[in-house]
Amino acid sequence: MAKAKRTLKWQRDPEGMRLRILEAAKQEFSAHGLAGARVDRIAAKAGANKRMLYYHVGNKDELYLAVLEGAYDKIRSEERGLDLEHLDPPEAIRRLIEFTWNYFLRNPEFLSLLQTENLARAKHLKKSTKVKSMHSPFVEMIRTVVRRGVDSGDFQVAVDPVQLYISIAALSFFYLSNSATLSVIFGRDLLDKKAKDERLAHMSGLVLAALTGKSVALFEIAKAPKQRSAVAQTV
Amino acid sequence: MAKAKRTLKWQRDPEGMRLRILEAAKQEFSAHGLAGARVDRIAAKAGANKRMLYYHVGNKDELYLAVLEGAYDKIRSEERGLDLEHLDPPEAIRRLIEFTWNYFLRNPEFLSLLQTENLARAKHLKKSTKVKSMHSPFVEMIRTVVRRGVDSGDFQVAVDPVQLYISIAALSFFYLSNSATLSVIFGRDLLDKKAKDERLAHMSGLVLAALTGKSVALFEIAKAPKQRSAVAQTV
DNA sequence: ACAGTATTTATCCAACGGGTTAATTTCTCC
DNA sequence: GGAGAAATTAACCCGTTGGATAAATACTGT
Repeated sequence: MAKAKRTLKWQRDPEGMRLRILEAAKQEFSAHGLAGARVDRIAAKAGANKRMLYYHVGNKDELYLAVLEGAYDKIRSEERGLDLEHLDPPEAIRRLIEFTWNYFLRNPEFLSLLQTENLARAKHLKKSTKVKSMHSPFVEMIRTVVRRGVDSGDFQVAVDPVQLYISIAALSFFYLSNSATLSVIFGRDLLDKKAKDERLAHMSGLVLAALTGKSVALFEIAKAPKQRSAVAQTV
Repeated sequence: MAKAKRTLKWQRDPEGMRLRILEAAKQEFSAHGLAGARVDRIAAKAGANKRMLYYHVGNKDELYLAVLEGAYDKIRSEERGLDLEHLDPPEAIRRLIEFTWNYFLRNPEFLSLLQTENLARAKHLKKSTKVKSMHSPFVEMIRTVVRRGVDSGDFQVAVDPVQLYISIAALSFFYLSNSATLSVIFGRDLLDKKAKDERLAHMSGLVLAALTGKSVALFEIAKAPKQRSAVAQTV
């Protein structure tokens, strides 16, 4: 009886609540964009009352920015966890490509959030001093790796690290963020296991071939039977 | 007087009206996304009454799909206008990259519309038999060019034309569609003249170096002074 | 045990937004 | 020149949505 009374109507858990709200908001914003997101749905998904969103985080825009900052914080954190500087240059680049690819695969909401924010021309991101100060360690990593690669003769040419960083991100990002329309256009599922494996091989092959001047193993799958096979295996 | 009476309140112009509606809708959807777009604003921008949208095109979703189909129709049409098959292989690829880059630059709404549609997981595009039947001539063009390049020895390796098509699109698309957030992150304007020139040079260099095995002129800008210059010119 | 504060619930509402209804005006063709 | 069809306008409808208010409940320190 006294115990029954102890089974209270609700418990307090401010930190937990805040986290559940942000997680729910991340789902909602990535699934529906900023304008399409519904505050009520976020509350429901978080198992919270709508008032809680405003109490713990803020209005819709502040909620969105908090989610965005959290997303950048997470990827930067994982990036820092990698140590690629000391690998031999081609291997470092390969690992970088694989990390980028796999991170995007594991975190599709990150892609959606970036798309949404870019549709808004980074209006919100510009206001975030927090994100502006979160530099990716990869640019400096690429800079030193490329320099080493050129010096050792592994790489045939130097390249602007920012350009290379963007290109590596682009090859994965576009394929995944636009897989829905591309799958319709090409009439084949770009996200099935085989397609994904081929994509990773293609990207690694492309970038490493450009840097080293030698076509890389994975890139050559298509090479063997010269007339058709890989060349014709498409569409 | 009789003339004054002839200055009517409005004229009829069904085709013109339809075009103005679609143009206004394209602006609105690309600027605000599907959920963010406002039917009233489209009407205002088209200089029309809201009822006209429903009369000439349909409801918001149908309006959106019509815009999307128009966008695909336009790019396919321009693509067909190109004749790259007969150029020597490296030149054909270079022209393809330049066309893609310039088309995206000239038609930023196309990028926004694709982003929006992908956020919706191509829900609307899947319903469009029209778009599904609009195949890009570029895939076949790439297929034959790559084959010729391999045979002639210009290219060191065959490659899946769909993968290459996606990669070429990706390098331009991501840079432009994400330029807002990237510009904030890197603290520099990725859309100024110099940055755009460098980007095009980088993309051409990357892809052609990968295919030919030789670092291409434009890609080598960075090469000359081996220690710093291009490598350090960044960020 | 109780006062004060932090957290949560239960309602409410004014503005907005997509869509509709019905009346009005212009055009066409006989 | 007028009847019928096509195009356009004006006004309204009504569910949704972000946000606000106020009351209730749980926790904390004393």
